[in-house]
Amino acid sequence: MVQIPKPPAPESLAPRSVPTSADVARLAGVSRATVSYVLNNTSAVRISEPTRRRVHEAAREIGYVPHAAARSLRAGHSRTVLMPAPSFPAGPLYSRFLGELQGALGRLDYTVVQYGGDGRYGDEAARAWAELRPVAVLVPGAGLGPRGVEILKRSGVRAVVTLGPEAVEGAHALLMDHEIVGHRAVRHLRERGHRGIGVVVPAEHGLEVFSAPRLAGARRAVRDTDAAVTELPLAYDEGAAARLAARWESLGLDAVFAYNDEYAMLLMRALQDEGVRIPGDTAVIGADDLMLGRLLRPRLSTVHLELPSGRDLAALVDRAVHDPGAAPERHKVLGAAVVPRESS
Amino acid sequence: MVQIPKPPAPESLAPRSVPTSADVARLAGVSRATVSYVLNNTSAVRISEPTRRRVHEAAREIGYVPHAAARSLRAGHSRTVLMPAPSFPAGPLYSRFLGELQGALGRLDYTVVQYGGDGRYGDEAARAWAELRPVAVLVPGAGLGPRGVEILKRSGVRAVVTLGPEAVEGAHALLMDHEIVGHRAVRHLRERGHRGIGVVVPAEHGLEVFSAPRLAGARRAVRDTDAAVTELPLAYDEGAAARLAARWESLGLDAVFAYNDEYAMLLMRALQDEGVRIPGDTAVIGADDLMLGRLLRPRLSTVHLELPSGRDLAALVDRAVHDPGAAPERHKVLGAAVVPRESS
DNA sequence: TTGAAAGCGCTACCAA
DNA sequence: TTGGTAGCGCTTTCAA
Repeated sequence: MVQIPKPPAPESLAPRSVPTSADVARLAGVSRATVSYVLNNTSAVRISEPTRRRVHEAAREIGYVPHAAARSLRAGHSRTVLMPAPSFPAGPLYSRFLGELQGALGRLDYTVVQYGGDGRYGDEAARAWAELRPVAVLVPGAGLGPRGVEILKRSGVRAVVTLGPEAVEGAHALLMDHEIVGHRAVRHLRERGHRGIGVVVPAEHGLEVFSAPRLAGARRAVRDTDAAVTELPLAYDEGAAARLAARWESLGLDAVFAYNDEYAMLLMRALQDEGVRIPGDTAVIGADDLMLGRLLRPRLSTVHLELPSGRDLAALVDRAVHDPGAAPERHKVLGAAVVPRESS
Repeated sequence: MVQIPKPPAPESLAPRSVPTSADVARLAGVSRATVSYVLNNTSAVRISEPTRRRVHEAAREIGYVPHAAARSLRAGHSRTVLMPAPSFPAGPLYSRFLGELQGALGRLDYTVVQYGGDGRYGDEAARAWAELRPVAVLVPGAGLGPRGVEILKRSGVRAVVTLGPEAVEGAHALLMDHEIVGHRAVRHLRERGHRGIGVVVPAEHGLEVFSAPRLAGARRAVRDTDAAVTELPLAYDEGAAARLAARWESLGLDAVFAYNDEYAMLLMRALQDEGVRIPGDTAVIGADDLMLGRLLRPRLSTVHLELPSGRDLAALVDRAVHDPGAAPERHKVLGAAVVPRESS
């Protein structure tokens, strides 16, 4: 770092330093204030047309781009909505939801930023998010506690919204309790007369957020009935599926809820290869209503999920930002309906 | 959604304003400088243990979180790596790559941020990214031109890397030319003796980045041979697939490269329903080597893709950041190998 | 209609 | 070992 009197340009090929509004002002022959007025279309001040033109011209010429950090530092707030990257692998459902949400927030003039999953968790993660001083934080899944919410709010975040299984003290919540998914699936199987019901639980990490509630819902669906649920851990690979299928008969099951359509496809294939007839010997139902279920033979029964619309969430965020003092909203937003097809 | 009529709290419980390092200093009875030294573990300065303790104590007590914008404004640079959200729907391959990359960059102490796809394109998008003054920008797909690169660099971005079909003037490039995918697939079909080769081109938008080069590669694979390629537009739904299958015989094709495994599954099902035997009447090959291909019957031949490792890209970014003047690197990073199974 | 200047929160230079 | 303070780029009074 150079100190003392500014030597002209010691660096021979000095990378022309980043242009600031002062540079624009100098080139246009006006003050920095005027530059700011012009570039922000400040309505409280009227600037003559020739001056306007000169400023715009100058800005374009030197390739001026405003410095968001400086701006929001001065303003005391930003329009950034931060979403931590989800801890689960994002499927097509989530991707579509996210796209919708970004579009809707964009239209409300917010900037959506997904914060990359570095290794941080819990309060430490919350602190990292808070450093960016976003105006709102949307947290998918679990992983944010009341202390995290407190950290964020103390750092000026005006709206904290969780999208997950349960509400967190102090934060708005879009409750997406997948318990209902398991419940619907297994209730359907039970209504079809099945009694020995397997429930696939993925061995992969990060999926517990969904698999645990789905299993719980399955359990609830057989409570006080003569049906019973058997938990079936399963890794997402052919070998594991084959091993499970090999001991299928010994399990004495006549139906299975396979966590989702992809695991259902995996298991169905392994069962069929093993000579188990579907739905004759064993009924199968998946979840998520992916396209692939329709393409299987027999066609896969599934549970269709209704996610919240991105627009609605965007509206909630906007409302919360405008009135941070309001009581946290709680909305159950996960719809689940069985789509019976041929496999059950 | 319930609209609550403005709850009591007007300004009664004033939101305790966001604590700054000055507040920490005041509470600890030291100067702001000392606070900064302590919290950043500045090695050039030695602070007594009791003072350290007091500062940490005070920071914890008032819930102090540093202000990233102020910090990077002062420092003159940030450690933020910005990635625009991809314009195509992210599949499992891309998700895994992204996760790896974020982990690797995180370990190098960068903060990865995915910039939400608002409606901006081209230079306008580049300008929006530049406002955040990231230290590096990684752009997936096409959509960044030489002017965009120039805008970013002028705004102090030290490394611009594109991940896409072609290199852009001034930026590093991880060349992922999907041309090779189409070429490998169709060469395989040709080697198996097929002459009338269909190539599925998704009707969905956003996929052109991949589908166009894949088609081009297919065309190249039949150049100067007696085989011919027929372009087959196809939307990702059952109806469209059924209609295509219905006129299959009239097309006179004996093989098809179905863009990827998902479209292959869709088409294969429609063909089978139409009585077309696979691979007897028509051979089918997909791409991406998804799990589902292994679960189909006949098992789906596919083209396995080798994406760059997130670690390697992270290393490239780090190198480029340290030496922004270096000549742009160009790396062909897309490996493609046919995995022959039963469908071809 | 335009300009001078204060100050957002932070770090690093200098002096004490 | 610690404190005073300038200044990063920007917006916004207040004066001229």
